[in-house]
Amino acid sequence: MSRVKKDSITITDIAKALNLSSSTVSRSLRDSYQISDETKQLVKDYAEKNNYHPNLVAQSLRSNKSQSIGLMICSVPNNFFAEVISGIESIAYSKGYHLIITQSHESQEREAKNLEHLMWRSVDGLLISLSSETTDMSNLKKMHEQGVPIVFFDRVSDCINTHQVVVDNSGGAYELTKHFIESGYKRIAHITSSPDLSITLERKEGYLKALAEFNIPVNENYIKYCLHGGMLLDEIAECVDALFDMEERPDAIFTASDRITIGTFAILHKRNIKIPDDIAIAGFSNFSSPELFNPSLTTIHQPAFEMGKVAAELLIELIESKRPVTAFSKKILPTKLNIRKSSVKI
Amino acid sequence: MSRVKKDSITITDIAKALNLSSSTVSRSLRDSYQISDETKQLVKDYAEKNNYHPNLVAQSLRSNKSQSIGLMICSVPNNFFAEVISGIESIAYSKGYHLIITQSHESQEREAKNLEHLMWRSVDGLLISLSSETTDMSNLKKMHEQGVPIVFFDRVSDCINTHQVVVDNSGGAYELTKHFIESGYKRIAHITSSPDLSITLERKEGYLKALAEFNIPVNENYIKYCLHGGMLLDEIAECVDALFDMEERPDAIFTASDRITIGTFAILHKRNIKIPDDIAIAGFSNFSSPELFNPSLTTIHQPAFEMGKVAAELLIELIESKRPVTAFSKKILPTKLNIRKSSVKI
DNA sequence: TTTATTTGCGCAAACGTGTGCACAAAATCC
DNA sequence: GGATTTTGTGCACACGTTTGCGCAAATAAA
Repeated sequence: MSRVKKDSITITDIAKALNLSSSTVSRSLRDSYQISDETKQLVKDYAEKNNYHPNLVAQSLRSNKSQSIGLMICSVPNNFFAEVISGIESIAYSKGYHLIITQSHESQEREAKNLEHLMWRSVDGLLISLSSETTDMSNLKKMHEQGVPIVFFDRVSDCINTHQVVVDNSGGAYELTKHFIESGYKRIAHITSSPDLSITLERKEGYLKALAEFNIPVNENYIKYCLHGGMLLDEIAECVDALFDMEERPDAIFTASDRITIGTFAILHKRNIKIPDDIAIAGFSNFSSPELFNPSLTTIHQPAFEMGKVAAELLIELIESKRPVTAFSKKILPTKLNIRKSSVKI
Repeated sequence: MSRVKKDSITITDIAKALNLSSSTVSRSLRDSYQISDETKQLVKDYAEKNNYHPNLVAQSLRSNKSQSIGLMICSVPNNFFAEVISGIESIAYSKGYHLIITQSHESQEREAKNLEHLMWRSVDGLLISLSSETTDMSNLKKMHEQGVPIVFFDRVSDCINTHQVVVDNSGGAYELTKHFIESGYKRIAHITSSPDLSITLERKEGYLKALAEFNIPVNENYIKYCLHGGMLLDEIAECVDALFDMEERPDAIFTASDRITIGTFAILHKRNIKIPDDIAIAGFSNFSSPELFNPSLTTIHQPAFEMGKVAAELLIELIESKRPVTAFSKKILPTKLNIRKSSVKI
């Protein structure tokens, strides 16, 4: 594409036109106290009239700030993350930041590469939900040490002392498990993500707490891990089949993520298993219309949009803070259990 | 955030360390023929060893290229667009471009503002699916005239002579309508997006073609438009209710987009209308598991990921082309009709 | 040996902004 | 009226790269 010469106007152009120096123009536009009101007005009027807008790239080079924030998630086509993105974008937009999106695809290697790219891009800050493979945080630490503010959300880590935005994973899991038990289910299986993830630990914790509370013994074989977070349906199918091959089959499944919930439901369908007669199912999901499923699906819904907003706000606050921030917060948003037919005995 | 001094190394640093000029270092790294092999190797080794990476912002300023592409869609949390994003990101990543995402929320005003921001960011190119409100293309034209390559996808326009990537909207709609007719439905309604959109026209075209082929008279009252593309459920509910208030009620509904399909299905559910006994429903949707619905949902599936890939490839080709491109193509990807229970009489 | 060519490198300017400093003119103070 | 402060502006450089041009040394041609 032969680029047509951009007809955008620069500070130097204004300076020439008004017979001023570029420094005076620059200072006028930034409302410097050193410049007389008349000159300021003159410059501003001319700028306005000629549709001047500062060259953001030049500003970035000069200031070492890019007015952009990086986002690292495992996958965009995912009900939960898509909503998070939307929340982040709404804040970023209103505060004048742009959003650069990268996907880790649950791969530590890809995540590391993306982080490198984002650093080279000199993003002003990073929002990250860790990939399910990630155990080595050295890249992230390095980035943080070099002064890039980071805010964790969803899948967090304590390896860096910074803000975290999560939902009450343990509470949500507890509530659902309790609901299962009170509905008469005793043998409750749990299909979840990689055991290293914070969300996995917390959700399992809530699950175990409910079991303990009702004196139901824990069967470790009832807990199945999808190391790739359910990216592949086969991975989930293996878990389901393993559960059904057990001598004492579970009578309910608590699924720990959007992908896994929808995937498990789909596999049960494919295997022609009656829900909730043969087995009940419910779990974390942000699908917009779980009431449309057959049977309607009980879900733990997360405030994903809100999570994106809060995370973005915290990050931008960090970026724009004049002094080093030392006190960090862990925001815990509530989940909502929506009981439907897939988890209630008829 | 007090920014710690970045410890990244620059060309000037290398020059000083090796007692060379920065121009020699720059040329060495870019493999210029003007530099001796020994010097090149020396520089490259040093750069490699000290983990040098060019400052992309400085390169952008110098070259007037930002290695980033802008994306404008109406909404991220949408099965179709989320997949498109993923496709775009995969290509962008592999070609060294970053993706800057903006949402129009089906608003012409917001779209225009976002376009401005993207221009100021000096994105190298733009991928756009128009908002349902957009009728004024002057911003877009201006952007294009200033030399920013643009590729349309999904919701396209002929106002600019450039590449377009779409699916066979007319064909998909025709196929589904024909399926309805062959399944015994005669009074087929159509709930669709804003009448100005390309996809609306094309899908309606396919619908009308099938009706004509089977000599079914067109009832204009059976065609309902959601001016905001179904962003709000109320908008869809109005359409559904209007259809049910008619003296001669339709016996099937063909819905024209993901949002509208899921929304209509949800409203029928809420109204306790039996599908497909009372009314059949099917339409465009990229939801991952329509077989889980009650009843399973007949859909026209679009190759969204593929569409993102193709659009991104075409755009990057435009961006990187040495000479002005004058021949533009309109890629038409196939749709896939998946017949399930929601559209078949029992 | 002299002239012409090639080879390898550095100087300096440019992209568009922002800012420390100098400096002249105006205003204020003794 | 002279000394001092205030006010307003411009010069010059920096951010990190890239590139046209010039120039000396090395090589080739005459």
